[in-house]
Amino acid sequence: MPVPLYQAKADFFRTLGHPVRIRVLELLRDGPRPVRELLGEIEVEASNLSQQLAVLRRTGLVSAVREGGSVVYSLATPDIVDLLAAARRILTDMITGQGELLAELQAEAAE
Amino acid sequence: MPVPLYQAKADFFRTLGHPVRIRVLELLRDGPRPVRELLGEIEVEASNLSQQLAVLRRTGLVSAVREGGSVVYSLATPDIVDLLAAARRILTDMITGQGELLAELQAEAAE
DNA sequence: TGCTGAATTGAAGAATTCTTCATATTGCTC
DNA sequence: GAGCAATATGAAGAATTCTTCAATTCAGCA
Repeated sequence: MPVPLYQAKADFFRTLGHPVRIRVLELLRDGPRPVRELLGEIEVEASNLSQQLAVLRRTGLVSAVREGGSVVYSLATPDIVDLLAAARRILTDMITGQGELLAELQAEAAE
Repeated sequence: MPVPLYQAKADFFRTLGHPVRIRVLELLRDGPRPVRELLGEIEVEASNLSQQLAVLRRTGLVSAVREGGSVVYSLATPDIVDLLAAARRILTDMITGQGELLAELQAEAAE
């Protein structure tokens, strides 16, 4: 398999590796939104949000259209929802696993 | 929604944001493998591979057991396969989209 | 015990990514 | 056109992550 493919996949995941960008994608799951609205829900400076939106745009995960005085963002493909769901599943498993581990440790300590 | 949750998700994706780590996960999709074998398939130094395996271990994406003289790695949860599949789907869409765009641009240039 | 192969760890400099601030662009509205 | 609100961009220092090299651990075996 070609090396650049792994690089592309890694780059892709890396663009998801930022809390603001994740938050944006999750908000856009419910439909398109203007920047102003995103800004209202994410506690971050406007210029910082713009930077993160630019990253998402460059990667092609979102698209933006100007509507009057504002810019409306939306998910480039609904497949992103599946990806986020898969990630949530894994995280849930992992946290559950840790919970069990914790329970075991506590039981052990109580002996 | 709690902020640390987004941080956790971002951290999670960030651990996937490295070509060697992606490669390892894809190799482990087919079943457990000793480090020596991974090393045979990925063109990288042993110590570098170890570093990346350590990252995957810390995040809980893989688990390792010692078997005699070697250490065998495996996926912590099969859900990871779904995640990689979802990512592949999105990447395919994106590349297809670019292909179409390229085709359009070429048609335009030929006018 | 001492050696060897397999894998990991620690640490330092290089490279990349983040955050922030200042400045620029764009389209309203007067 | 001037002023204003919304968004984007550029650039610099701070913070994080990568790569590499040397040193270490650990099991198995002579």
